[in-house]
Amino acid sequence: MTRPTIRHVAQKARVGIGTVSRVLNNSPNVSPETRQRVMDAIRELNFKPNLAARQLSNKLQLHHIGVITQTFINYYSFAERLRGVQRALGALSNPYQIILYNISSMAFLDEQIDLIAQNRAVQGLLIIDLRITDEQRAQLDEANVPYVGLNHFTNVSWPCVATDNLQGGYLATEYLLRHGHRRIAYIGDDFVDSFGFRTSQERYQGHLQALAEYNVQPRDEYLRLGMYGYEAARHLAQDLLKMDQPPTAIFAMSDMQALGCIAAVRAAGLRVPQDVSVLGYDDLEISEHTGLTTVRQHLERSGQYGVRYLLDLIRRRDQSQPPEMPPLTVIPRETVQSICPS
Amino acid sequence: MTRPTIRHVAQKARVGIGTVSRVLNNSPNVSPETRQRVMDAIRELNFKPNLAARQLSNKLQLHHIGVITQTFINYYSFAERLRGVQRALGALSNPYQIILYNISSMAFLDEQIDLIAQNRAVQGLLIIDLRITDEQRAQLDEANVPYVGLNHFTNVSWPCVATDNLQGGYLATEYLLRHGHRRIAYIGDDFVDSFGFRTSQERYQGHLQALAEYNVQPRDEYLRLGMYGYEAARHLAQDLLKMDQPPTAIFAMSDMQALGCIAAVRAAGLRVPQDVSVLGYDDLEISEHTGLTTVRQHLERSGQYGVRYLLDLIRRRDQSQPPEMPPLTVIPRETVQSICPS
DNA sequence: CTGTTAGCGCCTTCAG
DNA sequence: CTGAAGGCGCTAACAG
Repeated sequence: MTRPTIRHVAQKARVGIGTVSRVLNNSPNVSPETRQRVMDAIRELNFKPNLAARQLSNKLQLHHIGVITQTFINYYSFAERLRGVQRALGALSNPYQIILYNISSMAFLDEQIDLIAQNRAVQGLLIIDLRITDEQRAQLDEANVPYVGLNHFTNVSWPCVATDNLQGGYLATEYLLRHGHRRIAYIGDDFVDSFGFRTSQERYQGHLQALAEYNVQPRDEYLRLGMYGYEAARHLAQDLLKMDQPPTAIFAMSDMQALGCIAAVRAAGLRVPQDVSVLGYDDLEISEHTGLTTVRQHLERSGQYGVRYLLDLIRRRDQSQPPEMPPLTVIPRETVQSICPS
Repeated sequence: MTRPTIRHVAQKARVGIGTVSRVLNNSPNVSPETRQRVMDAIRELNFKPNLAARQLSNKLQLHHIGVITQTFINYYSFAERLRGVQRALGALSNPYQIILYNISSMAFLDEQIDLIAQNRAVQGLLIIDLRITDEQRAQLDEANVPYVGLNHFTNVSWPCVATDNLQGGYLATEYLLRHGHRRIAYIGDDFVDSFGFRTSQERYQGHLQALAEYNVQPRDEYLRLGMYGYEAARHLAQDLLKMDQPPTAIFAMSDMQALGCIAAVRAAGLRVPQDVSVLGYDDLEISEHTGLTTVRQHLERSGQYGVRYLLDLIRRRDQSQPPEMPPLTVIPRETVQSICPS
C-alpha cells in the first residue's frame, strides 16, 4: 500500500485537488465546512504531503550543510568544532541547516559519500577527523558538491582548514623540555586509526623533533599507544608509572587522555604536577576550567572557519583562499611544573 | 539568471535530455564522446541537478530527524544528549539523518517551527531544553509531524522523555544534609531563562523541600542566580564566600557551574571539599574524570530514549508509551565531604 | 468559493 | 546508442 497523495484526499473529501492544496497552504478561500471535510480526510488517511513535490513546485530551495565525522571518537572535541559550525551558520541571515551524518565504520563512509554525491542532498560537506580517498573526492567533485576538510594535513591538495599536528607535537614537547623535563612520555592513539587518520603519528613526529633539538634520546618505553579516550590512557599511564625510571612528564595527544593520565598519577599516590607533569592537546573549554596545561588548537574556531570557507566555495566558483588558523600555542596552567634536569 | 536545468545542458551539449539524465546516473549506455560533451556542458554551466525533482521522480524518500535546541546554553550537556541520539540512530539499519536547527532567540524558534510544520522537512522532531507553546504544538500536530521533548516537565501532556528536576534538586540537597551540611547555597540560572525554561526553578524547589524536611531554614543570601555557565557561577560563588557566614556547601545546578564554584573556592584560598563542598548536576562524562560529585541524569541515555520514542511515534499511529528514564542518583566522588553540623 | 489545467525538473519507458 | 513522451505529487493560475 502506497502513501496517499493529495488526489486520494481529494477523492475521499469529494473535492478537487486544488481545494486540498488550498487547505494545506492555509489559503483563506475555502469554506469552513469544506475545509473540515478535507482535514478529516487528511487525518483518516494519515496523509503527509510530499516534501519533494512541494519544493519542486514552489521552486523552494533548502539549504543544507553536511557534517560528516567518525562519531564517538573524542566526541568533546567534535562537539566544540560543531559548535563553531553552528555559531558561524547562526550568524547568517538565511541560515543553512546542518545535516549530521553518522559514520561508525569505513564501509558506511563509502556508502554515505556515495549517497551524498548521488543525491546532492547537501550544498556542501564538512569532513571532520576523517580521511577520504581520492576516489571519494573524485565522486564529490564530479557531483559538484564542494567540501572542506577539518583537521587534515595542511599540505593536502584539497580544501581544508587545519593546524599542523607536527608543530603542535613539537610545541608541546619543547615546552616540557624548556621546563627542565628530559624523561618525557607520549601517550596517544594508535598511529593509524580505523579510519586511516594519523593525527597521533604526526604529533609524535613533532615530539621526536623537539627531543632531537634538545639532544634527548627518545626511549621506546616512553611511547605508549592504545585506543582513544580516557580509560585507555589511564591504563597506559598506569603502566608507565610502574617503570624503574618513570617519566617526569607525560604528553598526551588529547585532553581527555591527559585527564586519564592525571587520574593514573593520582591513583599511584603521586601528585600532578609536583611528581609528574601532564600536558594535553586540544584545549577543550573544560580544560580551562580544570586547570589543564595544554596545546590550544582553537577547535571551535576551526568549525567557524571551516563553514565560512565552505560557503565561499559554494557561492563563488573561483577558488577562494583557505582561511588561516591562528597559531597553536601551549596554554600554561596547573599541570606542568619546572624541574631541574637530572 | 535562473539555475540551469537538464534542458540547458542538453541544448548546450546538443543531445536530448534523456542522454543527459543517463550520464548523470552513470548509465553505461552512452558513448564516451557524448558523455564527454555532456560532462563539459555540465561543468561550463555549473549545473547542479535539482534534488527535489530527483526525489520526486525516483519516489525516493529521505529520512530526517530534526533536533531543535537553544544552542550554546550548556553545550556540553546538549552534546551528550546529541551523542545519545546519534548512537540510537546509528544502530538502525536504514539510519535517519539528523538535521540540527539553530535557535538563538525566541523569534527564531517560532519561525523555525513554522517552517518545519509547513515544509514537513523532517519525519519527526526532537525538542531539547526548549519550551514550546501550545500554538506551536498545535502547528506540529496539524502538520502531522511527531515530536518528543527532552528535559521537559514530566507531567506535561505531550510526548516527552524527562527526569524530575524537582526530585533531582531534592536528592542533591538531601545528600548534602545527610553529610552534615546545614549552610547550603544554591547557584543556578535565572529562574526563567530567555526561552521560558524553568529547570533552575524546579531544582531549587527540590532544594527547598529537602531543607524543610531537615528543618533547615532557607536563607535568601544563599540563593544566587545568574546567567548560565562557568563564568557567572564563578562570580556568584566568589560573592558567596565573602559573606560573614559563608555556606559550607554549594549545590550548583549544572556541572559547568559547579566547576565555576570550585574555581572560586580555590581562588579564595580555600579547599574543596575540606573547606567547602561542591555538588553539581548533570554528570557529564568529564565529571567522572574530574572527580566531581554530582547528580547523574543520564544525558546520553535521554537522547537514546528520546529518538526511540520518536521513531515509535513515527512508525505507529497508536500512542506508544514514553520510555521511563532510570532514576536520578547522586554519584559520590571527591568534592563533597562530611562535616559535623554546627 | 471550487474544479481544471499547466507546468516545476528529472527519470524512465519506448521507439527509432 | 539516442530523442521524445509521459508521469512523479504538488502548486498556481484560470475559468466558472
